[in-house]
Amino acid sequence: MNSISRVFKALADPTRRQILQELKRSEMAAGEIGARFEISGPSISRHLAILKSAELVSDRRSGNHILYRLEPHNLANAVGDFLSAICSTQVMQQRKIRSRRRT
Amino acid sequence: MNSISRVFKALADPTRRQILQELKRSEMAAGEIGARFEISGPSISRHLAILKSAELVSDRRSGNHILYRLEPHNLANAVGDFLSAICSTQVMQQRKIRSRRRT
DNA sequence: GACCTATTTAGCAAAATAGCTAAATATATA
DNA sequence: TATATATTTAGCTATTTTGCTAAATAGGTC
Repeated sequence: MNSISRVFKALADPTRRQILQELKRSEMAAGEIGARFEISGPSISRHLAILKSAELVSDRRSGNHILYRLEPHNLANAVGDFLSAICSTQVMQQRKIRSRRRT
Repeated sequence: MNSISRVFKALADPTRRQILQELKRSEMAAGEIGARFEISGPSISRHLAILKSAELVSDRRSGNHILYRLEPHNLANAVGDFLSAICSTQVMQQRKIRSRRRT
């Protein structure tokens, strides 16, 4: 499976999208992430593995824990590239303008 | 299923992402789209229905044909909103700058 | 080394997805 | 109205995905 497919497959699951949200603020241990969801530890572990294989998160061991960190550039690049490949520059410009107005 | 879930589920399939690519240039009849893929007409029809329910395409009848059209604003808004919700403004800005340089 | 905690891997069941063919529907035309 | 074309719907099968529990692995501590 190629890179873009891995990214969009990873983003297709709502639990995984929410994991990315949780990681937005700071890196977190697998168990800490799991504690925020109803589903079992092993299930969270597999979601994390899928996000990692899509390179949307990275991990590092810290003592007894494994810390997961969001990789926002990879997310922004993969999704952003797809978006600009399909939506015309015009549409992308309009979006930027609208979101500036919103702010 | 909510709107954002429908969008990301729709984008998870490579055939559907390619259909969006094909529709980038102009609207096309279902059969014309199907002709560009190896898979059967009914399968293409279901992919189109999924894209439509995610509001990434719209359709209209024209005589004997049903023409499908890309809805780039909906795509850009759904995916763009998600991206800005997760990636910091910094990252988004860097992306814009990089893609300007590339151009 | 023995034990405790954190996490992943293995193996299984249920649900969702994507493909197919055949049949149904809708429009156009003779 | 009968027929032809375009597309969708129905019904089926194979594969993938997601969840679970139990077992394995890795590191920290007594």
